Amino acid sequence: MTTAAIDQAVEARLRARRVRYTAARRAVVGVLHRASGPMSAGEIHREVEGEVPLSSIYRTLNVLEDAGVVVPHFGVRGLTRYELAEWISGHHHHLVCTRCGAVEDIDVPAGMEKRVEAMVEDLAALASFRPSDHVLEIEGICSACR
Amino acid sequence: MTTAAIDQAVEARLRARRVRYTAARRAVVGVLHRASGPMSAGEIHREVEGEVPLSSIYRTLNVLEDAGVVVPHFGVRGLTRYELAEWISGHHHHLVCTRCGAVEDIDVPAGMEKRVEAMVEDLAALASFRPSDHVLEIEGICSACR
DNA sequence: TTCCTTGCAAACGATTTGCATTGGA
DNA sequence: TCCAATGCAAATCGTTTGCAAGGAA
Repeated sequence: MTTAAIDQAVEARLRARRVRYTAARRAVVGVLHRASGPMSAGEIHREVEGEVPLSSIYRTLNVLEDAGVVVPHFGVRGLTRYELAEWISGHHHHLVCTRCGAVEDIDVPAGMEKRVEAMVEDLAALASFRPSDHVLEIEGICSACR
Repeated sequence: MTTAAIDQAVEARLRARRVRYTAARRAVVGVLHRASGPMSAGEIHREVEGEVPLSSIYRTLNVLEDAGVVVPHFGVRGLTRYELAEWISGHHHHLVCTRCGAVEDIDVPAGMEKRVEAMVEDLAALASFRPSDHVLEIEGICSACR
């Protein structure tokens, strides 16, 4: 999805909820779109360099989450990071550095994703659990830490 | 692993680090051993019913984590939950209720685990990442919430 | 005018830490 | 005796919220 297309889609989505797509909100979506993995409120705040106060970043993230534009990711002690929802960014998994906590997106070829889904179905069946989604994170040491 | 065997193994592990295996620490290990999924400091605190102050639970969890006896699990907003390390409890994955946040362990038959590992290797190879471990969480609505 | 949005400061909840005390080896 | 472990209260950190002011429809 191009930046313009995302902007248009997000705007429509927010309008449907009677919520404005303000400059601060555009800035947050822009930062997340440029990011290579999920980001915390603090990280986004640093990125927009004082343009938007931290509390507004938090409010923005909550608005965007309610609207289904971003989704939270948990993986580092006491930190919630956000990324664009998969209908925007596409389905993907994460590479997680166990040393520094960095999280990087990894896109999965359709064929492999089929294998993952089949796995998940089979596993959930063992516990009579009806899966709605799955999270697969691959842990290791990232290149910056090695 | 039986409770006695765990106790003995944990004691040895702590002794090697010149750390005592005290009553409070035994209590925490015991609670986690009886649990069916990861627990937060607060949840453990409730379980031991005032025996151990909350700050000691936190300190205990940190000591046990440093010693490799427990590992943290992140999956619910702002909450770190702990479970016994896999060398004690065995490798497993999680079922996560997206409504109430409950996390349940799910053991994986060896054959299936082989498929998961093969997947992870293939995926990591795409990103030239050397995987040391993986996390597979299956999301859905748990029976209590349905 | 009517709401939504923002900025700031105060409030909150989870977790950590300083310090004086207790307890094991 | 010596150092680890504990209890308590205060501090910290990420995050949320109340409230008054600003801005778009």
